[in-house]
Amino acid sequence: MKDLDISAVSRRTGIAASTLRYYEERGLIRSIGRKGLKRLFDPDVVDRLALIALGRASGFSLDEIAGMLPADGPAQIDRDRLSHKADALDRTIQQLTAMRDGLRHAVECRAPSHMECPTFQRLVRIAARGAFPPAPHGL
Amino acid sequence: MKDLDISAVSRRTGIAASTLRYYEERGLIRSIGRKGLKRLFDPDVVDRLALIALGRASGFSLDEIAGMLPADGPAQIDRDRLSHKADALDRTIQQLTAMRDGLRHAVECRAPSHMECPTFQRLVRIAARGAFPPAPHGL
DNA sequence: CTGCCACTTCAAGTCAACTTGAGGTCAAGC
DNA sequence: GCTTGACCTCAAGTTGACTTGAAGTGGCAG
Repeated sequence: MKDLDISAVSRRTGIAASTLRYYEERGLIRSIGRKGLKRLFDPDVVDRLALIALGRASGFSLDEIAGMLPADGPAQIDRDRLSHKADALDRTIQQLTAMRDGLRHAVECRAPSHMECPTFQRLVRIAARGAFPPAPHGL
Repeated sequence: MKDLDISAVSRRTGIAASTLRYYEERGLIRSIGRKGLKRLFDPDVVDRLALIALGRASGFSLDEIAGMLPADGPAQIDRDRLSHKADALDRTIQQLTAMRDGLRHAVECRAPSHMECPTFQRLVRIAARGAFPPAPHGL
């Protein structure tokens, strides 16, 4: 396969060119050369970017990802770190599940005010425990 | 119960005084008066803050929370919005669960490189699908 | 050969949710 | 009466992950 220019990588991954440049600057990916000014990427970079996406989606920061992805070649990912992150993810999932159930209950519940419903109170307590500092989590 | 000053609220909720001032400025809570310069809060503010924590933990922005918590009195929360957020939360949970399972598998798996393992590849595909734009999620 | 336009660099801007710092006020204890 | 220290205001700084803008370059279609 031929080397890819930045827009080809962008098209294949859906990642903006500016982001790819930023990732290169941060040491997450590297370009394999230039044609004039233009970066050329090895097609493997697409896999690497998928891995990076995986890391981001699992809650790693770019720095952490840079730390665990070796400079080159297929990823030799630190299993300990992975394991810890899986545990952390598990706790997040527990929290969010409680939250979701609570929200669903709040939708159903016909107590005059949510605060008077025991289930809702339980939910609020869960939130209050886990939630300082708070936890954004998009998707 | 007597009114609370800002440090009393801070102690009861674990929320920094600066954050409480910020929340007031943003219209999320209000102080019920002053003693000299010092804000006084109705003890109810503690419940309200728990509710705010719940909202944050469920992924609402402060603006959204301000929008759904009426200015005063017990929360009359929009059930539609709650329902949508529960759905969104559900999708997040699906993603994170897949992610967690994948991470755990990566820990176990003895394929020479993660990228050669079909399970890991599946995981990467899941991440790549859901992960643009990415999804930070602490806890 | 020429012009276009995708690419380049570098600095600065954005966003959310706070935190920090400087400088000021005031109730209470000594 | 004076100091102390918790509180106040307002502006600016922080963090992470990018995006945007201005100004420049160079490969390639015509």
